[in-house]
Amino acid sequence: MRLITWNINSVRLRLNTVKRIVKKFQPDVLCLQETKCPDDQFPFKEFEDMGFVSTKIYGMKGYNGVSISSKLPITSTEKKKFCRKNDARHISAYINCKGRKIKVHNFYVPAGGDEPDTKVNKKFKHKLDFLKEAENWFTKKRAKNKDLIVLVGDLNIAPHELDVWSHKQLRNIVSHTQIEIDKLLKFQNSFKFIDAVRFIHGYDKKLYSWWSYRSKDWKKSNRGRRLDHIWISKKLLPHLKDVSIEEEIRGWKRPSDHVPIIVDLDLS
DNA sequence: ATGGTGGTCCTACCA
Repeated sequence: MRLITWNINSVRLRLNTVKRIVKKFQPDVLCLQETKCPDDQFPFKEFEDMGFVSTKIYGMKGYNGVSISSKLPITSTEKKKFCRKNDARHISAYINCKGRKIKVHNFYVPAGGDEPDTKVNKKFKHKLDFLKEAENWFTKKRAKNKDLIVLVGDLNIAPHELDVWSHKQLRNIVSHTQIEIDKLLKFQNSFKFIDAVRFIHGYDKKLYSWWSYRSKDWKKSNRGRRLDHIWISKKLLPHLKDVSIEEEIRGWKRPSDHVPIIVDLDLS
């Protein structure tokens, strides 16, 4: 099973790009974040034409929004609200693959604003509260849950030193502060998730999945961050075959500021 | 040096 996660930054604006990506990489499952599309305006027909028999969405007007599209049957869907908000930041689905049921969680974690101080910045507080709630949710699930789980999405945190272009210069910048990193790793550990990207590629090289729009030449300056993640439950580890970050897509025409990440799982 | 750019949707908000 091949799964792609991508912060598309508007599904309607980048329909042709997503078609190109699906054609090139042939994913079985596609998880999108920041679809920025109300549910009644989602381009279902175009996703069907790409070969996805099922597309489940949780969208809203203007911001946020997540979706899971699959060429394999989806049996059930859940949309969880965090922090008592209806802000379309999570959707999950069971996907049937070769007689196995895979649970896919797709997250769009709040970005958190600019000031890394919960007292003056309520967006930063929201981000930390969101992570805490996610941690608690998976802690409760851990004891009894036997699912094969893939958790993906734009988690808006670059947890390791080589997940940013300069650890020293970004340690007080939202997305790489110690308090966020601690919260993210606690969330990850709540279900003993494995960071599939680092498992495959190791911890000793810089890896980015996002480059700001606000630079003249993203490639030349290469000031990226690894904000997008693929985590797998321990039971899936024997099935993990490969992970790739498709950097070159940042250089395509009218790009998202994030690039797709691909994971290959052998479920035969 | 406190910008810069790019989304949605109409004026400001979000990243």
